[in-house]
Amino acid sequence: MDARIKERLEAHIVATGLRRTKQRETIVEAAFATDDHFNADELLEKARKLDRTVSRATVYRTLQLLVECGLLRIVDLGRDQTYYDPNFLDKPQHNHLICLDCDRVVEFEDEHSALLHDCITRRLGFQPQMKSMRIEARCDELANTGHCKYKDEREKALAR
Amino acid sequence: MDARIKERLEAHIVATGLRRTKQRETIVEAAFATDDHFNADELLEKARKLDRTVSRATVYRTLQLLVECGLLRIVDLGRDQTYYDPNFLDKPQHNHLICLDCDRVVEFEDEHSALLHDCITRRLGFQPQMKSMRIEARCDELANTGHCKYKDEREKALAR
DNA sequence: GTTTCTGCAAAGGTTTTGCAACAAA
DNA sequence: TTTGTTGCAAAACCTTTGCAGAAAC
Repeated sequence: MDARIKERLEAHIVATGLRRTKQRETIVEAAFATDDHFNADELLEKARKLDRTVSRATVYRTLQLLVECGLLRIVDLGRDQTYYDPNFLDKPQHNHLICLDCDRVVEFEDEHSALLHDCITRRLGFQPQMKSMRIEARCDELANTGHCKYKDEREKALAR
Repeated sequence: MDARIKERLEAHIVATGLRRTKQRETIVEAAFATDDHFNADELLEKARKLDRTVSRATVYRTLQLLVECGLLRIVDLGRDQTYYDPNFLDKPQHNHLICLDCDRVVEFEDEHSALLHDCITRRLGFQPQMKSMRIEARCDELANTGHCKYKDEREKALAR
């Protein structure tokens, strides 16, 4: 886990007079263990593998905290639940492409989009604060070969 | 209400063997009466002004139908509820800017963004299907004058 | 010792669903 | 007559919250 995460969280804890608790630490550990997106339920499961006693309520409360201090961002994957993205520290400007065939989420950065967003926003009479782009698409692999390894994997997983 | 709406809905009804009902017609009427975005609850209220007997369940069922046939699109306004956008027939490529000061939603179209989206998508090995851009921003009006008429209006409405 | 935090269970809010009566074809 | 549709109420689902005991400071 990136040291900057602990630093920023620590700064937030000091600044707002919070306390350091084992449960919070465990949940943060679980959230940033991989760069996968997750929802509350998945995070609870991950955290419970590290400490079986972590509760759902604390997961929700910690999620709020992490969003507040900018370590997590809510990301719209077009699903019913709220998903969280732990990768904005590394890639503060990234966006998401979602494959309609296999639900795969591809993160991408693009140097032009920031400028475009900025121009549009200012032309409309606003100061930009946050921008996001979401692309839904179908993968060439599936179109060309009739198979997509991610789709195959997903179907195997569903069949279980 | 645009004639194309009825046409497309009619085509969908014929194609899938659905039936024409008064309630559905009322709900569609209410949904496309203005170009405002709305959530399920607001649509129910609008529809009930036309016909008091419309039920919440039918509103939800009709919303699904309209999204399926492409007449409505779910739009992420960063709120907790699902909001629907009735304006994609007129402006199939539009996007949203959300003002953080007053919650105002500004729709905009941009000729460059379509090309940019396309390039990015293809470079990643996908065929684009749907793209959206969301911008959160603060309005110049408020920054410059200390007042934003939309914010003022909103605060008056909340104070009631 | 004081204040915050936790887990639990209950509540809150939105959306979906089962069902019997009803309406369209 | 057949099949889809409706309204109602209940259920399902995710998320938040009140509270008493536990833990941090």
